Amino acid sequence: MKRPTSQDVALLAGVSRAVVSAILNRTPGIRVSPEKRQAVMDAIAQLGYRVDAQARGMRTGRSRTIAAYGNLDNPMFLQVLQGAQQTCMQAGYHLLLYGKGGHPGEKEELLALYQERRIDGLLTKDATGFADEAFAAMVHEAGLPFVSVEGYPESEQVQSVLMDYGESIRMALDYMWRQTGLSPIYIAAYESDTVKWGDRHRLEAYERWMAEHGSPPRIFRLNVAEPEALRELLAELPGPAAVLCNWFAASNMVYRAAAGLGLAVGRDLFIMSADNTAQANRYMVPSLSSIEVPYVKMGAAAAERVIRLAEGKEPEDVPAKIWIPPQLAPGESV
Amino acid sequence: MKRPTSQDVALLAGVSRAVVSAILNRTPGIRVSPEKRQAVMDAIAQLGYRVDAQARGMRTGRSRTIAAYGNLDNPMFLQVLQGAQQTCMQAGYHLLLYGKGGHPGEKEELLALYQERRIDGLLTKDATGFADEAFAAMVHEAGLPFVSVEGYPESEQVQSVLMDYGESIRMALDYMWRQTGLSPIYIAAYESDTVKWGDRHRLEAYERWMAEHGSPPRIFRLNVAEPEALRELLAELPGPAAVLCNWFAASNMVYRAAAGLGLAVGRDLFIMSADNTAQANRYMVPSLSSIEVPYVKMGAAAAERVIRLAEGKEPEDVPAKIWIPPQLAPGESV
DNA sequence: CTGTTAGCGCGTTCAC
DNA sequence: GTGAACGCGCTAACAG
Repeated sequence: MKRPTSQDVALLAGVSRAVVSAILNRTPGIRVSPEKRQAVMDAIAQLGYRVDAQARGMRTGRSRTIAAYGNLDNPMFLQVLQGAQQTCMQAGYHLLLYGKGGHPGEKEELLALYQERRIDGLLTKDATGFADEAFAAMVHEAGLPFVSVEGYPESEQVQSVLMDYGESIRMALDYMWRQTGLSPIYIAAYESDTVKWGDRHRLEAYERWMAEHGSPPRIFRLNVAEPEALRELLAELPGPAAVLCNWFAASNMVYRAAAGLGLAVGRDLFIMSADNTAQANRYMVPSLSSIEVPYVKMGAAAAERVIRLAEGKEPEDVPAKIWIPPQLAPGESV
Repeated sequence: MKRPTSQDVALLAGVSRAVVSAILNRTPGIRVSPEKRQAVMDAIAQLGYRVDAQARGMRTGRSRTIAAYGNLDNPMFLQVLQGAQQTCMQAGYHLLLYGKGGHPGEKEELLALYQERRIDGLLTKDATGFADEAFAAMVHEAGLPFVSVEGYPESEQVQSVLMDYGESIRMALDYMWRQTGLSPIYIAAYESDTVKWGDRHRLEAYERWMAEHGSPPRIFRLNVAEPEALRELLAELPGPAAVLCNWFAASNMVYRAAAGLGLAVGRDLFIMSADNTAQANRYMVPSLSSIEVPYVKMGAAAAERVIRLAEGKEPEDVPAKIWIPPQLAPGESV
């Protein structure tokens, strides 16, 4: 038993293939009598007919497929994928998955997909503040619709979906203030020496908030490779104290140092993280309060934008940046 | 500037399209002179030609694409995807992603993809021990190559990639014994009342190990909704004690209970988890020793099998089950 | 042995 | 509402 084609449907319904196509695609400007339309629908149901996406794609030059590229080691990427996949399905698109593997020319190969698989758009999950203008230019040049999640925050040429990191810090500080009445110190963990986009905004927001509340800012830069420094810092703090960490890794180090010093988190020491990148906040003992980056929503927003771009439905004057607000995730640590 | 086609390549190289195709596909039985071959390769490079996957797929009836289906809320699925994506790329295949969304007929729609997008195979990440024979039968009936990760452990009709849960328990017990000289009690956390395949094997392995070591088994069933019970249990244990948990959730509850009782994990109480499903073991304070399920490898193995099946390269007599060994992941809790 | 010609696969689109 | 051309690569049959 062969796979049914539109020809089979047409024969069974007593019409031409063109009509089948027109009905399935709601081709504007076609007029089909209700009887014929019904006959076609019946034939489709009876035969279990499905259009061959490859044949359709060959004719139209599009594939109803978008590519997602990101780091498959990073659990955040999964959330982005979740949001993207949902919106894609709803729009009748399919998601092709590509993982960062560490090859140099890897990302450029995504462009080849544009030719080879006729992908209709590209969505990347980049590191916060990441920007590769050369790549973006190539993509633009090729005419491939492209949206980055968390990348290119300062490039107006590239579409991206971002979260307001400054706002996340204000939200965290307001929450800690309400809960404890303390002005938190700020611990910023870094893996490298350069201060990236997100951290710059977080730091500025912290400084501004402290200024507005008449407290002197207390900022502590923490090298993730040197956890001992933290022990000294915490030992000198007058308790009870409150600390806000820029990143889960810092919070985790604070938990360890607190354990070593016999400080009880949530009582002697209040901790909050400005993120939940390891997806482990709720498993910490006690659970870690934080601000969450709503990656599922960001993935959904990015996919939606990519699809609109692919379909040419996006007006020219829409802003290049889509901002998604941060979310408070209370735990037991504050 | 139009996208180059094989026609363009053929013209530039002074040959027919058939030759271009033969060279690209190493068609067996077709011999091309080195000069022509080189001319074609040059033309391809010069034009930046790429075959149109949709046109090729339409002709061959295949798409060099496989579908991955699983729960996008589950970080383990990401690891499976990572392994699958890598092997797919290496074999020249592409991965289409589908997330479990909760719709009833959802999985059956994957079969429609077989018709619509001509996918060459299907890979699912199922819950441990899961089996849906009706679905498997439909897939088999349709002739779609199918491999499950962690599902269908007892169905010889379905291909699956599994880990030996009994072995993971033995590995954990041996390790704890070496490190502490203690015979651990066993805490099994459950969300529902039925004991699933994996947990049955774990339990049996625990009982056998204890018998072999001449210790009476001490098994504690823990309802995840009633953490108080744990507190009583731990309070009565003669310290130092060792506990082996079937699942991360149980370990996490033990950490909490221990904190409440003032017991120091890693000193008064040794804990080990038979899994790392939340990917949070290393963030626990102290870090949680565990046995890991090598999901990346399992995803890779599954993809490899699917591709071999799709290409008809799999001999008939290969066993339906692929077993991947568990891995010890030492931490600070034992 | 090397290479060509012609037809096919299947849905879309445009002139009639 | 129809007929016929078209998109692009593959492959069987065939020719030099």
